[in-house]
Amino acid sequence: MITDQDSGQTPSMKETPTGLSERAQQMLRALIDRYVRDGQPVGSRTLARDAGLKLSPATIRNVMSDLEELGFVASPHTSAGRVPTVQGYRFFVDTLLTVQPLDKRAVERMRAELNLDKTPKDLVETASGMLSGITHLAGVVTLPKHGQPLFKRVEFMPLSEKRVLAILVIGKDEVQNRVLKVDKLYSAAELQQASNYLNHLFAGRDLDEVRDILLREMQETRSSMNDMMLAAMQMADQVLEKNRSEDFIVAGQTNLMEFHELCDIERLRKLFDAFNQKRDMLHLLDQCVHGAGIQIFIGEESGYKVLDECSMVTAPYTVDGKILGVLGVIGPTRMAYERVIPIVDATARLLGAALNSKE
Amino acid sequence: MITDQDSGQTPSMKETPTGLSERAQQMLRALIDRYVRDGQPVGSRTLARDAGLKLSPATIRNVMSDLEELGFVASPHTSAGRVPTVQGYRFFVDTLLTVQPLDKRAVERMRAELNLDKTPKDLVETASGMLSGITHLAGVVTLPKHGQPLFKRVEFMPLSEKRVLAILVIGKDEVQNRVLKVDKLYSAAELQQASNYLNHLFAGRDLDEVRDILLREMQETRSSMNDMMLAAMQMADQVLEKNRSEDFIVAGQTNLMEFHELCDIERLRKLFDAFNQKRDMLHLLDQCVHGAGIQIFIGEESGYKVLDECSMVTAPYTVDGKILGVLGVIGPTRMAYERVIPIVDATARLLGAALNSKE
DNA sequence: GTTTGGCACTCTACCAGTCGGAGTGCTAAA
DNA sequence: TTTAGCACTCCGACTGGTAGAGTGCCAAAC
Repeated sequence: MITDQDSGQTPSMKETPTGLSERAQQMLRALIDRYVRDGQPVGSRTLARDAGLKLSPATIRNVMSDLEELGFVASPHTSAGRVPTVQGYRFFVDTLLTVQPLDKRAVERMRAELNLDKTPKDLVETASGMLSGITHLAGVVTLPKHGQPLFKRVEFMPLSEKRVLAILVIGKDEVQNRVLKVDKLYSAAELQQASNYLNHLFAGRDLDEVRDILLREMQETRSSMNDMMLAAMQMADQVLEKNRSEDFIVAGQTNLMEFHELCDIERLRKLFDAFNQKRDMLHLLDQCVHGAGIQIFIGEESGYKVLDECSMVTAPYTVDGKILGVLGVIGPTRMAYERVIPIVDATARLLGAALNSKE
Repeated sequence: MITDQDSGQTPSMKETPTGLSERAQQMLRALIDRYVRDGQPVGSRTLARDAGLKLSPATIRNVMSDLEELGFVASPHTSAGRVPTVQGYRFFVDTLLTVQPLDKRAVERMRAELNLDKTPKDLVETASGMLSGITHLAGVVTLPKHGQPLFKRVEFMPLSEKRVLAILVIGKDEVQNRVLKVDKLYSAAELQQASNYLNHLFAGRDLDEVRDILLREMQETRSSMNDMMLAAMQMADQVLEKNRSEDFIVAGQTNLMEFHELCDIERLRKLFDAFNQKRDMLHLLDQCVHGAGIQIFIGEESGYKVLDECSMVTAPYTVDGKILGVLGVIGPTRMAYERVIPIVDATARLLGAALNSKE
C-alpha cells in the first residue's frame, strides 16, 4: 500500500482506483500523521517538510485545495492550515492505513498480566485498564455475556436454626447463592428432598422455563416446599436479570481530559455522564458486536452527539468462536489509529484466550 | 444561636464568648450565605442590603476589616469584595450554623428507596446516588466492613467429570464459591470426607488462623486432599483480601464540574484520579470513622492537596451500634453546609436502618 | 502541463493602552 | 458610633496596532 518515490515514471495524476492520485493520498496520510501528533492545523510549508515527496509548498497547496474540494480536509479559518475531516479520517482508515505490528514483548507482558488467576470480572477490569494505559485513551470492556442460561441443579444447606443456604448452579459453572430465613425448622433430609425434587424437575431446562413452571406450580399447589421454591425462583430471576442487563467497565476516563479539543467543560461533563449512565454506551457497544471484526466509529458516525468529537475503536472478544462481548477504546477523533487498532485487536484476542483458560 | 435586632440595647461591641461581636457574627453569616449562593466576592453594599441589620456600607466595611484582621475573610484583590477563608467557614460551621431540619416527606421518600429489596452493595450504591442527587455534589459511601471473619463450614459438590464446586461459608451468612478443576475423579463420598475433615478441624475458627494451619498442613503432609485444601485456602485468602481492602462507591463526580472554582482541568483531573485510585480517599474516609459523629473537613484541613478547594462532610453509619462504614459528600468549600449536614446525617441513619433490616 | 516563486490578502494571537465599574480605606462630620 | 464623601486601586472589557502564519492566484520556469 505504500507508494514510494514514483520511481521515474511521470509522477502526477496517476489515478488509483479510489479516484485520488497516489501523491494526494500520501499527502493526506502525512497530514493526518502530523495532525494526530500535535493537534494543530497543518500548513503547506510544514507538510512540504514532512511528507517524503520533494515538493514546494505551493504545489502542496494546490493538492490540498483538491483534497478540500473532496471533503477530506478543511481549514478552521482562512489562514490556518488544514485539518482532517471525518471523511478524511474515514478514507485514511479504510484504505490508507498500514497498521503497525505490536511489539512482541509488549504482547507477552499483556498476556502475562491477564493470565494471573482471576475471575472473569477481574479480567475485564484488567483488560480495560490495559487498554487505557497503553493507548492513553479511555478503555471500555463489556462484561462477558452468557447464552441462554440452563438450570443445572440446586442445593439447600442448613446453616443455623432457621437459616438455609440455597445454591443454584447454572450452565457450566456459574453459581448463585443466597441465605434464606425460613419459618420452620427443616431437617437435612427435608432439604435434600426439596432439592431432589427440583433437580429432577428442572435439570437441563432453560431458566426462563424453570421460572414459569415454578410460578405456576406455586400458585396451584401450596406445598410445604414453598419457601425453597420461592427462593429458587427469586434466584432464577436474579440470574436472568443479571444476564439481560449487560454492563461494561470503563477505565482511564480522565485521560480524555488531556486533549484540548475536548477540554470544554460542558462537553466533557456530558461525555462523562454518558459513561456513567451506560445506557447509550451499551447500545452503541451492542452494535459493535454484530458487525464482526474491528469496528471503527469516527466522530458523528456513532450517531450520539456526546461522541461528536470522539472516535471509538472496538473488537469483539470470543471464546470457542462465540462472541462474549466487546472491548475497545474511546478517544478524540484525532487518535493514532494505526497504533490503536492493533492494540485493541490484540487485547480482544488475549482476553478471549484468558477467559477460555478459565472455563 | 440566632441574635435578632439587638432589641433596644446598645448594639455593638457586645463581645460573645467567642470574642466576636454578635453583629460581626451575623455579618459573617450573611457573607457566607451570599457567597455560597453565587460564588462572587461580596462587597459592602451588597452585604448592607442582604444582612438583616440596617447599616450603611461604610459601617459594614469597618466590620469587614476586623473580620479580615481575624482571618475569617479575605479579598482576592484590592477592589474586590470579601470571600470567606477556611477559618471563616470553620467558625461558621462550628458556632454559627443552624442546620435546617429536613423535609419529612423527603426523608420518607429516601427511606422508601432504600427499603426496596436489595443487597448491601446495592444499598450502598443507592445511598451514594441519593447523596449526590440531593446535594448536587459528589456522594461517597464506603462498603460495609465486617469484623474478623470466622470460618463456618466448607462443602464440596461434584459438578461434572472433573469439576468440583467448593462452597465456603463465613460468619453469619457470607458465602464464597468457586469451581475447581481437579485431576482425578472424586466420588461424592470422598468429597464428603474432605469437607468433614476440614469442617471438623476449623469450625468456628478465625479465618487467618485457618489460612495458616492449612498452609502448614499442606507443606507437611502430601495428602490426597491437596486439591480441596488448596481451594479452601485460596478462598480464605480471597475473603481476607476482600475484607482488608475496603472499597467505596462514588456517585455524581460530574456534579463537581459545575463549580467554576474547580473548573481548571488540571485540578479536576487530579481530583477524579484521586477518586479512581481510591487509596488516598480511603485513608481519608478511614479517619472519619474514628472521629464518631459528623465530621467536616474544610479546604486544606483534609491534608490532601487534591482536596484543597474542597470540603467533605461525612457521617459513619451503624448497625446495632457498630460502625460499619462512612458516607458523605465532597464538594467545593463553598457549599451550603447547613443544608448538606442534615442530609448526610439522615442518609447515614437510613442506610444503617436499611442494612439492619437485611441482617 | 506541471511545478514553482512571488505577492497580495486574511485571519489569529499578542501586546499595550484606555476607560468604566466596583469596591476599598480613610477622614471628617453628624 | 455611625455615616457620607472622596481618593485610590484593581479588574475586565474594549480598542487599535503589529507580527506571524498560511492561503490563493498568477505568471514564469522547467
